[in-house]
Amino acid sequence: MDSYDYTEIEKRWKPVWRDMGLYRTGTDPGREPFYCLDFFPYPSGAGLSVGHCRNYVPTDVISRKKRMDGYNVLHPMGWDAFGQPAEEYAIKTGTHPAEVTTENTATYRRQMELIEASYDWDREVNSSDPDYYRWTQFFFLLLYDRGLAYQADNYQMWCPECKIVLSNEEAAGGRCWRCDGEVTRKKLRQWYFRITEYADRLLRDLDGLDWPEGIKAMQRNWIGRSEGAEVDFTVQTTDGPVVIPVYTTRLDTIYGATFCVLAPEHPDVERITTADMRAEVEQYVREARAKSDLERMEASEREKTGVFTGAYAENPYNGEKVPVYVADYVLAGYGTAAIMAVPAHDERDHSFARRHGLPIVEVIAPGGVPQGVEEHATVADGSLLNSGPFDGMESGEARRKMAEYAEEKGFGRADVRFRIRDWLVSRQRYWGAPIPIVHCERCGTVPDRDLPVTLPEVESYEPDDTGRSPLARAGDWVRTVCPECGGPARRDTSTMAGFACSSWYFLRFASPHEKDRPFDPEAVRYWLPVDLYVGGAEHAVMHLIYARFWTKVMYDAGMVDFSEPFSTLKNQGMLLGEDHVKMSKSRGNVVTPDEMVDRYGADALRLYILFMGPFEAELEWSEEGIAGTARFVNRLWNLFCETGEVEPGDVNEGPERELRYRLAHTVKKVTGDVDSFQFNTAVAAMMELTNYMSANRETASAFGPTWREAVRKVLVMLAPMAPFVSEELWHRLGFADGERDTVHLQPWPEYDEEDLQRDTVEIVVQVKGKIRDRIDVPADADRATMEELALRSGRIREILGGKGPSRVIVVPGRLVNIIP
RNA sequence: GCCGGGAUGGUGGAACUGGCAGACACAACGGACUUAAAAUCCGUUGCCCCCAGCGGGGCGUGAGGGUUCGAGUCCCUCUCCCGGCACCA
Repeated sequence: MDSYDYTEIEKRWKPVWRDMGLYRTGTDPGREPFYCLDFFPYPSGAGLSVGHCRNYVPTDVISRKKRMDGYNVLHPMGWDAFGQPAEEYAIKTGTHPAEVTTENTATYRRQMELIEASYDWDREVNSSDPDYYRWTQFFFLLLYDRGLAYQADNYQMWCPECKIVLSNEEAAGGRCWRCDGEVTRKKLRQWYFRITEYADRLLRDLDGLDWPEGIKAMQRNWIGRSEGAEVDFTVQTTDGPVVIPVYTTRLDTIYGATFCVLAPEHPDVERITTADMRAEVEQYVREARAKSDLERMEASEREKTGVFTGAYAENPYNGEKVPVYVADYVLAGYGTAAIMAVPAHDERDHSFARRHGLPIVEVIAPGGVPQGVEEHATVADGSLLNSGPFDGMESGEARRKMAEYAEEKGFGRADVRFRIRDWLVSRQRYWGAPIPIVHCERCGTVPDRDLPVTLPEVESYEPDDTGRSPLARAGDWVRTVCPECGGPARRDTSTMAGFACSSWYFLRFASPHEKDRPFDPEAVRYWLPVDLYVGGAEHAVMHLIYARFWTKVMYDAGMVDFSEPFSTLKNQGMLLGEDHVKMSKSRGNVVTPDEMVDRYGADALRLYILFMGPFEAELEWSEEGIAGTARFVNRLWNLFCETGEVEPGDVNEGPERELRYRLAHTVKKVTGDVDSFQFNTAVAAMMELTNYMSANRETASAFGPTWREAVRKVLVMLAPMAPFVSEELWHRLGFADGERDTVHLQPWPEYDEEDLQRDTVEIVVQVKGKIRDRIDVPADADRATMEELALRSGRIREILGGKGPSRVIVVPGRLVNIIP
C-alpha cells in the first residue's frame, strides 16, 4: 500500500481552492454571519513558529466548521506593521522600515498559507499603509474632538534601553514590556487619551463578556476601582494656609492619623517645607527622582525612607496638628499623592512610624477587642475607639457617617478612585502613524484634517535619549502652514503607539477597501461585534483594554451600535520547546511550521497542534507527538483507500449495528468537542472510530452501506482539521459530485438519536462501593429489574453469603450498589 | 501579600450533572515481516501481591481531614507549581 504523499497532494489542492475562491467572504444578508478573528500579529523578522499555530489552527478549524454549519464566515488576517523591531533593523542597516515590513509580512503570509489557514486574503490590511493609518489618524482626531486627547507635561515612564516613553500598561511592574529593562522617569510633554473617563464603564461592562475569568480579573485589577474619601488637611506656612487633600479608603481610622506623607513629586512639597529642612528635603526629592520605580519599590520594601518637611498639618476632625513627611512610598500617580498615615492600622505607615519614631494610636478594635498595635498594624475593620463622637461605631458605618460629616463641614467628600491612568499614546519614534496635529503660534494646537498625514522620508531613524522624535529632523515636513489661519506652523513630530493601530483594525476588516471612511457602517452592523476572538493572554491589559475603550468612544459618537468589540475571547496556551522552556531564537529551540510541514505534512501538523492537549494549557512541543498524528493520517489513508469503495455485501446485523452506534456516538462527540474548543478529544474520538474500523477492515462489506457512510462522515468531520487528506479522499473515493465539488462545503454530519440506543448495557455491581461484578441488563431496565438481576449474580450471592442486602442503591443504566 | 489557574501512569493527557480512573496518543518491552535495519503490522504495559494456568485480591488521582452507599469530581485545612498584579493609602 502506498503511503500518503502529502507533498504531492498539498500541491494539488492549493491552486484548486484558490481558483474556487473557497475562502472569499461576501456580505450576505441572507445568511447568519460569524466573525472569527485572531489577534493582529506584529510581523517580526523571526517568522512564525509552531507556537503561533496554536492560535491559528484552532480558529481555522472553527471557521471551517462554521462554514459547514451554514454560517457566512469572516476570517481575515492583517498586519500590525508599525513597530520598533522593524525600526531598529532599519537603524542598523539603513534600509527603510517599510522594506523590512514588506519582507516580514510576506514570510508570515507564506507560512500561514503553508498550514492552509483559510483567511480571505482579499481583505488583508496593513496598519503601516497610508490608506489604513489615515483612519487611525481620523480616530485620533475623533478622540481629540471629543476632548479625549490632550497634551500634558508629566514625569513619564521612560525606557532608557528602547529610548521611548511607555504607557502605564506597557511599563507594568516597572519593566518595559518589550525589552524587560527597568523603567525610569522623564519629564516630557506628551499626548494622552483620557481612558480614565471610561474607567467605570470599562469595569462594569466586563460582567457581560464571555471572556476567560483570569483576563477579566486582570482588567478589574488594573482598572482598580476603590471607594474612599478625600479629606483636606491644612498646613499653615509663612505665606498663608496650604490645603493638602489626602485620599483614604479608611476614613474610619482618621483619629489615628499621627502624620501625613507627600510623594516626592507632590507639587506642594516646596511650599510647605520650612527653611531649616529645605536642603534635606530637596536632596531626598532629587534622589527619589533619580531612582527607577523598581529601585524605589525594592528599597522601600526593606526600609521606608523619608524626611520631615518641618511642616505640620491640621486634621480637620480633631484639630490635631501632625508632622508632614516626604517619602517615596507614597506614589505620585495615585489618589492625591498625599496620605494621612495611620500606623496603627496600615502596615506601611506602621513600619514608617517605627523607623522614624512616630506615635501609634489605636482607633479600631475588631470585634470590640483592641488587638495591640506595637508590633503590627491591625488592618481588619472593627469598632471605633479614641475617635471622639464616632466611638463605638462599626468601621463601615463610620466611613459613611464620617464622610457625610466632612461634606457638611466642607473639608472632605466621598470619592471613588481608579488605579488606571490615562493612556500615554505619543512616541518619539519614526515608524508609526504621525499624530495629525499642527502647532501654530497664533492658533495653538490645531487638528490637521487633511489626511493622511504621511510619514516623511528621513535620513536616519535613530531616536535619541532627549526624547526628541526623528521626525523633528525632517525640516521641510515639520514646517507647514496652519490649517486655521494659514500662517506658519510646525507639525507635531510624534507618532502614535502601535496600540492605537490595533484599537480599530477589527472594524476595518468588515470593509477593508473603503475609500472615504474608515468602514462601511452597514458592513460593520452585519459583521460586528467579533463573535470569537483568539490570542495570547499577554495583551490582557494592553490591547484588550485599549480596543474596548476606542469602541466605546465610537459608540458614544454614534458610529457603531455596540459598545464591546469582542463577545467571546479565548486565550491559547503557550507552547514550550522540547527542553521545557519558551521557544526563542536565543535558546535555539524554535521549531518552525516550515520544517514540520516539510517533514510530516500540513495535516499532521494541524492535527498534532489540536491533539497535543487542551487549547488553553501550556504544553511542550514533541516531535514524537507529531510523528504520531502523521501515522494516524497514514493509517487513515490506507484504511480508506482499501475499504472506502467496498461493495456492501450480506449484512451482519450485530457488527453493523455496533458501527452505527459508534459512528453516531463519534459524530455527537466531535460536534460537541469542536464547538467547545476541545479539539484534543475530538481528534481522539476519530482515532477511536477509525481504530475500530481498521480492526474490522477484513469484513468491511458485512457492514453494508454503513461502512461507506462512516467513511464519508469521518472525511467531512476531518476536513476542518486536516483539509488536504480529506479532500483528496473525498474525490478519490467518489464522494465528490464532479470536479468542482469540495469536502469543505459539505454540511456538517448529523446523527440519528435512535442509533445511540442500545438493547443491553453493561452495568457495574458493587458491594459496599467495591466493584464485584459486571452484568448485562436491558437498556431500559427499571430499578427493580436491575436490583433483581444484580442479586441473581453468582459472584454477588457468594460474597453476600446467603444474607439479604440491608440496602440497595440503583443508578439506572449505570450501576447497582449493594450494602449487606 | 492579593487575584487567576493548576497538581491524575515512564510522558502528553482523558473521565457527562458525584457512579467502571487512566480514553486517545507517545515512550518502553515482546512478536511478525526482513539477510539486517528502518518503515509497517500484531500484542503487553498504573503499582503491589497470590496462582503452573484460568483467574483472584489489595493499593492508587499533591498531603491530611470531612460529607456520601459511592469522591479525581463536593466541603475544610495544608504543601507545591504556573501566570498576573503588587507601597494604589
